[in-house]
Amino acid sequence: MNIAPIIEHFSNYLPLSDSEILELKSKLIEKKVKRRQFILQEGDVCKHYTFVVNGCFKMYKVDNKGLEHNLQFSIENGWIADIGSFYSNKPSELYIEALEQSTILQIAKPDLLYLYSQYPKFDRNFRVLIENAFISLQKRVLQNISSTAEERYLDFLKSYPNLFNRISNVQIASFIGVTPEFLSKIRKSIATK
Amino acid sequence: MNIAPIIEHFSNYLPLSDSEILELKSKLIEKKVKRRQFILQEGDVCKHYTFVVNGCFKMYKVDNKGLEHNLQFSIENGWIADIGSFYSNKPSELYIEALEQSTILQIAKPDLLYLYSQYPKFDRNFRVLIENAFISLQKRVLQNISSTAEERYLDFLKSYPNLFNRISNVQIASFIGVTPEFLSKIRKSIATK
DNA sequence: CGCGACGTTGATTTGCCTCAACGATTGTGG
DNA sequence: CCACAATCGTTGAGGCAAATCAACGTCGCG
Repeated sequence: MNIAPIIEHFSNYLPLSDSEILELKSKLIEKKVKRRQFILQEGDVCKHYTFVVNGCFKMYKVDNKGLEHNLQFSIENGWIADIGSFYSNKPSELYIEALEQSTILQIAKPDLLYLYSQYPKFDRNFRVLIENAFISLQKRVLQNISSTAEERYLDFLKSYPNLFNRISNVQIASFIGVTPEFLSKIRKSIATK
Repeated sequence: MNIAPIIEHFSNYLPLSDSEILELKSKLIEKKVKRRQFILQEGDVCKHYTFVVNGCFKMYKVDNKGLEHNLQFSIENGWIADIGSFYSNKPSELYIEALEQSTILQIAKPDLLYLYSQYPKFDRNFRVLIENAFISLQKRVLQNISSTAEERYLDFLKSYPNLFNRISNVQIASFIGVTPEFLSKIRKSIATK
């Protein structure tokens, strides 16, 4: 099991000591996931925090018309989980699906709670992680209520330079909240400028 | 200075010990704020985490047309800050303004960092606080990209039962991302059902 | 090879905005 | 305490952004 990426990841925050690394390693579960495979489905309780070693995931909701709405993407060195379901133990309304062949490292809830209780550094690091995610999400909310679809698309390209050329425009449309047809028209309009 | 509300607030998470309460108390700044007064303005760095003892605040962005877009409300026992600006020390793009005569307790950034470093419980409690805020924000993003304005309005009434009758419909419209005129038409349409 | 996902285009419809106007309410200064 | 201004909530006419529906060629993959 290659845990170097996650150790490297934490070194961007408060780096882990040798004993913390050992404890963390003993809690990690490595998995290989194929394209289109789910690591969370609607109705299931989200039981793991997932770190993406390589590959790409989307987390989305299916509305009552059967349409998908992408809430989040995660690629290398990113995290993904329905933390509402994770902490409440309630069934999730979300799906997490691999967009590419991927390798992940998962921590089960009891193990994460154990790490929190024994090593305050994990409280700290996960606080900072989620603060950063929160800040990004606030920007997205502001954009949704104040920008046009074209502005949101251009901002997506700027915000996810390593992602936009790896996923289909259908996925991008679902993330920024427009139909694929309309995104195609936006792209045409931008190209002819 | 009445710090009972904030102590009571933390008791919903990991309750503070006597020494933690004393330390926290020594860091808190109490302020009275009048209606329409700002505790953060665009261009300023957000230097405090603010706990609302009583009253009501809105945090919003002003776009390039001069229109306000409400990102967040906070009332009694809630927190409010531009945490992006707070941690990065960069000028904020947001305003935080009192909608009512209010009383607040503020913690300056160096003092919060000190509490984090000395008492892991604050790392823990603020992690849980922001996790909850993050979960709410995720729901809002999903709604913005998948629901009609009427659905967002009805959900706002359900999600903020103690708030909607305290603020004007202009403020609600700005929060859910529609014009006040259109919200008025939504309300009429709901009433005639 | 054949099927399904993708990207695109066009015609039509609709949700929401813009602008303008109005009375009712609230707030404020003299 | 009154007069006036400002904000609010509402209504209507018209316009635009984006959705819907349908169709078609392309491509990758099983």
